Amino acid sequence: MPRPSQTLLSRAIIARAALDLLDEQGLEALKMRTIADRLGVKGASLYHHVRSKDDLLDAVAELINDEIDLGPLSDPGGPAGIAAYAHGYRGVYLRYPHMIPLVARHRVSSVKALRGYDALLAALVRAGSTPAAAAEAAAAIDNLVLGSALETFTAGFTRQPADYRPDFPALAAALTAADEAPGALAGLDTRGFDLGLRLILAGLTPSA
Amino acid sequence: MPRPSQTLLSRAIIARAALDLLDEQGLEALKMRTIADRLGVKGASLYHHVRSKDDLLDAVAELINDEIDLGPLSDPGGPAGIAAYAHGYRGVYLRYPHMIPLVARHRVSSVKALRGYDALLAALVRAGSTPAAAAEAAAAIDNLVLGSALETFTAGFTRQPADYRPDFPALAAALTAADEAPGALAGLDTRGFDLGLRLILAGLTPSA
DNA sequence: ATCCAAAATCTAACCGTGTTAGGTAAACGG
DNA sequence: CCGTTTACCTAACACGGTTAGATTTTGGAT
Repeated sequence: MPRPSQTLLSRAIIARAALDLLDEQGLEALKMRTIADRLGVKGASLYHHVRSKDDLLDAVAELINDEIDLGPLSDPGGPAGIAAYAHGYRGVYLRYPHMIPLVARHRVSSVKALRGYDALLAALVRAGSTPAAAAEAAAAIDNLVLGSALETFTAGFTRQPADYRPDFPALAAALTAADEAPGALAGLDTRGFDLGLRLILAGLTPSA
Repeated sequence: MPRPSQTLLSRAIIARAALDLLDEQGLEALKMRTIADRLGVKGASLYHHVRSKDDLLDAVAELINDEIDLGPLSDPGGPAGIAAYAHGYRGVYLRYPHMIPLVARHRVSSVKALRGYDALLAALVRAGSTPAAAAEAAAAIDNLVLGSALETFTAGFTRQPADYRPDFPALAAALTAADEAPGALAGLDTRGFDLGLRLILAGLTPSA
């Protein structure tokens, strides 16, 4: 079956299929032949549209980054808008936990990313920062968001809070106090993120 | 050359060699056979001391995490101690840029990590937080540190600041204002991290 | 002392997965 | 209508993680 009457593949189609597979089965399942299978095609054919697997992974990462909503930075704007943007940013990564190793591979310098930084910096300046201060604040916010997306503080705590008591008393006390719904550790990650974000934003405009 | 008179390998020895290689040549160069070469041994022999390459990478990650100095959390203690700890933590990862994809693979729940969290939480409580507030603050600090270590905000900005002007004016202004040494973007990452850290720590104890 | 099981290394090879080479037929521009 | 390009295929390579099985030394038990 050479050159089909109607073209079956494209970079975008392949990237989408890869993202679906990644989402369903994780990074280990993401093999070129498997992606091809899903598209009713043989593995080697993908290379007419994608330079390498690495290149494909870049396309997938871009697909995800495109889901980040820059709207809140300009729409309502202000500190509340910045906070909304940051939460949305984080939320996108939380929806694609399998992406984490991908994102960490190398920094993306796509146009989308630049537009995001530009919007964030503009929002910070509009909120009262000098450009120099805004640069530092943007770096801090970016760090916080990415760290929060990549690591989920509580993931390392698999035992019941009380079980940490003998060896790690402060940890046991903090975890016990933190999760009102016992055994859930529910919103600690989110609350921690939100705390950090609010403190940074509040610290920018030294009160009113 | 079967079973040498004096044993050549051990998990620790292999992990150290792997870390050295990683440090010098990066993650792509980290092949089992290459590590073995360095130790004067054949690749297959490593599997008597290490379950898999993944297992070996865990050992390497642990080696690096062991370099994090928990001292400042108890020694001087207080907010200054916490800040010193956070800077040291970040510094370790900055020293091993090749480790980033490794760390992002999966959360470590080693004893060392637990001790770190315990010490951090204890320091926060000693600095005046309630246990519940300390839990959230620790999450925020952890996010900030990891994010800062993994991403280097400025890495995506490869052009000269002024070159961003037409399309990304706020970005151009911020970068221009931020780097006093033109073209260096020198300490922006560090200053942003430090800003975030200071704001979080200052916000914990609502002034005096 | 002697012997036997276990341990540490080797050689050889397997296997999966990314990738390339080269074929074939449909599409498209002239 | 013809030639070139395109988009797929089949076949196969290459490389890297991993396993099997042989070999020899160690070390403990008899």
